[in-house]
Amino acid sequence: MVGQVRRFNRTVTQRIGALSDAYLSRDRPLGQARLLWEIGPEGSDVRLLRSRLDLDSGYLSRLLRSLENDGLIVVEQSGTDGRVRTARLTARGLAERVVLDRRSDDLAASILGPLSPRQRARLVTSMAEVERLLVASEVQISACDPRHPDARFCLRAYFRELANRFDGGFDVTRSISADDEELTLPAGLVLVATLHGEPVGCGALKFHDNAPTEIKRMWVSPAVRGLGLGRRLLAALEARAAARGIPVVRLETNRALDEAVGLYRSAGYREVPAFNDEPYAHHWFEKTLDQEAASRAATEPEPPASAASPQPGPRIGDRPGG
Amino acid sequence: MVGQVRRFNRTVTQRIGALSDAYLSRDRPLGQARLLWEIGPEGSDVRLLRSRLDLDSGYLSRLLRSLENDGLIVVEQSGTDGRVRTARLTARGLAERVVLDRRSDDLAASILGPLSPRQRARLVTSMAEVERLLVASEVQISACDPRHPDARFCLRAYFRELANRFDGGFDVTRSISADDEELTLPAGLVLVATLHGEPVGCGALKFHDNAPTEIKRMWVSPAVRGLGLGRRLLAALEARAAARGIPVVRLETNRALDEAVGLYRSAGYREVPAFNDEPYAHHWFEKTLDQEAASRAATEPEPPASAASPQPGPRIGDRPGG
DNA sequence: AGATTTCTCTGACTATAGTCAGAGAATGCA
DNA sequence: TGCATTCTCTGACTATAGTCAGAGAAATCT
Repeated sequence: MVGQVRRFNRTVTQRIGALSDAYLSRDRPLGQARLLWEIGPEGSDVRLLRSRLDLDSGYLSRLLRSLENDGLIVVEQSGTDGRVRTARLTARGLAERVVLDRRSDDLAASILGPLSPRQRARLVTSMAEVERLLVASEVQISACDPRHPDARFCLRAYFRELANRFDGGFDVTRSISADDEELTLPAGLVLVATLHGEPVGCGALKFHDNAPTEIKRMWVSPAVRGLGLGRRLLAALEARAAARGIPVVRLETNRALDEAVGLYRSAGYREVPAFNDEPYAHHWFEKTLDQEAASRAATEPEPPASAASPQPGPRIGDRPGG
Repeated sequence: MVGQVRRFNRTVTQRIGALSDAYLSRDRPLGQARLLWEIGPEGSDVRLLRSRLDLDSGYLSRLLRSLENDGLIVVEQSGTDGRVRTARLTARGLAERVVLDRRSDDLAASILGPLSPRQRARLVTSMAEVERLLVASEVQISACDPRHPDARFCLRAYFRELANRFDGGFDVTRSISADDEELTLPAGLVLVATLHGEPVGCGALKFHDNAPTEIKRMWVSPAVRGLGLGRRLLAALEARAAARGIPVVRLETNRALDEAVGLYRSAGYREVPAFNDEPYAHHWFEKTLDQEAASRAATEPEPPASAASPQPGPRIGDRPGG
């Protein structure tokens, strides 16, 4: 299996990697071309560019200067915050970007060109599958304080979605509580899934002294559904619970969340009578954790207490400077 | 379709390209790491390295020097040709290469790691498919003099295979002739398929003044079978014939070559009574060329007489020097 | 209000990749 | 035998990518 992945890496970096660099950097250095592309037709804050391309601030500044000198972009003050600057394409910059666009198309066409129609269809299908799964493998799950912006983002999106999908909407205050305190160790915890630093999903545990641990706040961003992330989050939560020696977890959910209900069933949860009076719930589930299996299956193992697990970091920001 | 290929390019070059560079160039520059890898445990002639990695001779020389100074390789005279030098890994070089190997494995594992077993299986399957088709799309077909080393290589391999597969072997001199003269314009032509500069298949046309054109010497290297190359070669030959206004092509083949027989049938050839006395043939096929369809389907269009088609080049060689 | 942080920029570097011209030895060809 | 070619190497370059330290202005925190 590893062998096939390695062969793939080799073939693809040679064929795609080298070629796409060559295509893009025809009349300007690759770094500039990438930057020009990333700025996009709408323009982009410099700080965003720095984080998205992961560039040194000095280096980026110089790149911007050279594009500016070539008359491809203008860099100007951004709206409210006087420190932030925005890069925007000029007409010439837009034209250059169109050229890059054409080249990307050409590169793609040069790959499809020699193939028969049937081969093309198969290639495109397989590419979509590989891409999907590569993206899935890039999602990272880590523990996160519920007050962290990433967690906040997910929870807000979660409540918004419940409000949209439940008959008669959703009001957090009427639901059984799971506030920041209750989702912070030692009372509980939140896991956040991030993709390229952006939060794309969450799940939480709420521990009880004399009752099974509750699973709360399971949410996956619509942008990444179908990647198996829900299952992964659930497994990660179970692993965290199992690592604490917790034998049983349970949860309740609403019938409107049919994909969640399906997930719980297929993940080995069995429906049980209502164990609480959550007004928004129609189904109550429970699962007995197999300590061994949970830790084996965990792709995000419980870190040892000493080693801090990687926290979702700030998505933008230069290094601290004088 | 182009859009999916582009998305794939983007995802994959980011995930694989950047990562594999980062993994490989941990304690030494990427160029050196690539070279160290390419030299391989058996050692390798410098000229081969130059052609395989497509490096400037001066640059390569310097890279070799730095690896040599680090005690990772020795560069010594190669066997017979006093000009050629061979690079060979030392014990330390081999150890370094093992480290690179481990890193490649780690990279692959880091991709598979976060996925569920089912996802892994699907990813690997799709990767194999993408890789296969990318390789297929890298094969180039071009006209080639039958005396060119590439053509010679293919024809020799072709005869050797016939000798192995035919009941009672194969002797060219007993077979109907298709010698160099007869496969050189205007009497005929040879197409050679190359992959990364290496010949991997061939096919030929033998024109007749008052009879249908014959297709001869169809061969695909075992290393690239299953990539649809036979079909592509056949289509390219038909396109060349059609471009000359030839209405009908025909060919004969041996029953031992079952995949070829299948190809001809599925490519629209119909079996006809023996039109010659080829002693090694069991099947005779004929196809009426649809001028329009042939030129539409041709992925290797007949070049205009003025523009030279790309010829298979010498696989090794520095630029001409003083 | 004062201290701290954030954001961008400049100056001064280094490393890596790559190019070009030509020299010298070995080989192949007429 | 002589001439062209092949192969490798050195010297002298250039370009690109990237790092590091610090400065100045704006925003934020206390």
